[in-house]
Amino acid sequence: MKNAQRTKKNATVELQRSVLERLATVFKLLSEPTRLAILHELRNRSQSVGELVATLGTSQANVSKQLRILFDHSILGRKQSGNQVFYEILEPGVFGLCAEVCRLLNRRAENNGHIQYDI
Amino acid sequence: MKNAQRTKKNATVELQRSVLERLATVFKLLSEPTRLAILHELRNRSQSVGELVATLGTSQANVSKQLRILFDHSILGRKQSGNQVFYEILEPGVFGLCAEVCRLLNRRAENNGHIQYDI
DNA sequence: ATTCTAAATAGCTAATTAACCATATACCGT
DNA sequence: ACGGTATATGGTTAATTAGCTATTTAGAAT
Repeated sequence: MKNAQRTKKNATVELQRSVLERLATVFKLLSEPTRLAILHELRNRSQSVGELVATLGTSQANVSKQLRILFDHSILGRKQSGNQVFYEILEPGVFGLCAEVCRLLNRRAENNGHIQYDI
Repeated sequence: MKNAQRTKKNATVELQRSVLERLATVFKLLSEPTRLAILHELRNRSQSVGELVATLGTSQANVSKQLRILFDHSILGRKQSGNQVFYEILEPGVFGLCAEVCRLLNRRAENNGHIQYDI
């Protein structure tokens, strides 16, 4: 309700909805294994599209497409260098989110099995 | 790589993939505004399907379906009480995730505008 | 200019899914 | 049993999208 209070009356539901949509958008960005793999690959160093294609097990076109999605949402930045394009992490916060999901899954695994997640 | 080291050789890529898929599954659960709205509603108290239908702006069938998805993934628990079914949060960790996304969006908003998110 | 390489895009298909309507199931009160 | 209410499910539609192949764009080197 804190948000709603900052807005004009009767906009409560709509505001919340738009906030929920923004949240959902971020979660959606991270809801594909290939995109998570890209982020994981770029965590320690920026890489060219070609390097990513070599590492991930999918086509150059697909890597390019997923990179674009992450770039369009400002999760990644790009730097052209001659023939190639290097992508880098612009929003390290995504790793905090991944870590938190890992913790959630691990808490759960403790109750059942024992596999530990760690991205 | 820490995971891979705990497994037998040559299972590196597959393991990582399966971990990424589990992560992605959690993110996907939270990537729909309606499901986020349900979680938000249930945060402070468990509610019946009917109550949720009255609050959220969507059909009973849809609410029921989304509840089932969250229930199947053990995010929610259900308790039958006579005619009605009450759902409750089983995995409060989701709110930590939402809060972290809010912080991420707020950090971003500081650089541009000023709207503050708070779920 | 032409060729080679890197990356992006267009067009396509198959799969997923949110939301709807209609119906079924299940519990309650009478 | 029967009607009423609460929830779940079946079936459909429309929209989204990951991944593919083929093509295009653009820079580098000869």
